[in-house]
Amino acid sequence: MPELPEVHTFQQYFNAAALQQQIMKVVVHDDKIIRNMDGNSFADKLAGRTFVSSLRRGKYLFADLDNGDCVLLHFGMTGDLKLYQEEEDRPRFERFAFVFADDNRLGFDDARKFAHVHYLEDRDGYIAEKGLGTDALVISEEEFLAAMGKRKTSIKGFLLNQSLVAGVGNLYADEICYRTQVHPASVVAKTPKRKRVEIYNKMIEVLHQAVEKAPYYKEYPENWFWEEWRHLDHIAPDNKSKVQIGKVAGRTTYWASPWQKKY
DNA sequence: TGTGATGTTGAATG
DNA sequence: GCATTCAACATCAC
Repeated sequence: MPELPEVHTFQQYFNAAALQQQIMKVVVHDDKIIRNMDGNSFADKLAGRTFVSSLRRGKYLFADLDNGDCVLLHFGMTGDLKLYQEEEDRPRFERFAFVFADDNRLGFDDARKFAHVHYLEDRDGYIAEKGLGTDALVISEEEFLAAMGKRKTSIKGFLLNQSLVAGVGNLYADEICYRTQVHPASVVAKTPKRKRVEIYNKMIEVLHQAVEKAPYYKEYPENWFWEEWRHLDHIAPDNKSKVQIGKVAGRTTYWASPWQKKY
């Protein structure tokens, strides 16, 4: 679900909905996704606080509080935010909601409960401990290539590894491989440097283009990136390579070979 | 109605 | 100890 561009959208939504709003209370229906304390403790910690800023790193969104602590929001596969007032507008799978002083509520909706929410006193410590990599929109070419190193994993496995580069998920990874004509199962160490640089450049390009359009993943715009080609009946630009489906790095993957060359 | 899902993680293996 | 793979997680939507 939400990959870097989609989390960017959530960040914008969060900023507009929650910054400078005092939290009167937090309503918790199901604290399964609150990973480092129970729902009551979470609610107690937040009552009276105000969100003052936010920081996104990869797919992780850190919401900073006026006391220096922060709330980490990770949307898992089905996470979503919704601002509302009337009970009838409450999202169906809301797990908890921040209730603000102006009576607005920001609900965290998550059907599959794969989301992760933490109350953190030390954001940088958390990032370091978890080993979260540099954000994919911030990482330099030099660092990107160094992270690739002599790895024996696949290109796709590399792109999906959040401790190496943070932010690329299953769909954008396929898009990057398609655009660079690199088979997603190519071994990193066997992929020529020229191609690695291209992968870096296309990653930045794809993510930038996506972020600009602020995608909402439950309602993508028409012709959104992969929608044009990520179908089994599509033929690649070489007029002969059919798009096929399989598993790469444990994830459902689409590619067209030999249009996308395997190294 | 059985299957698959845009993510992370911890265990197992090399 | 590190790199890598893969099942498990929980539940919905098609």
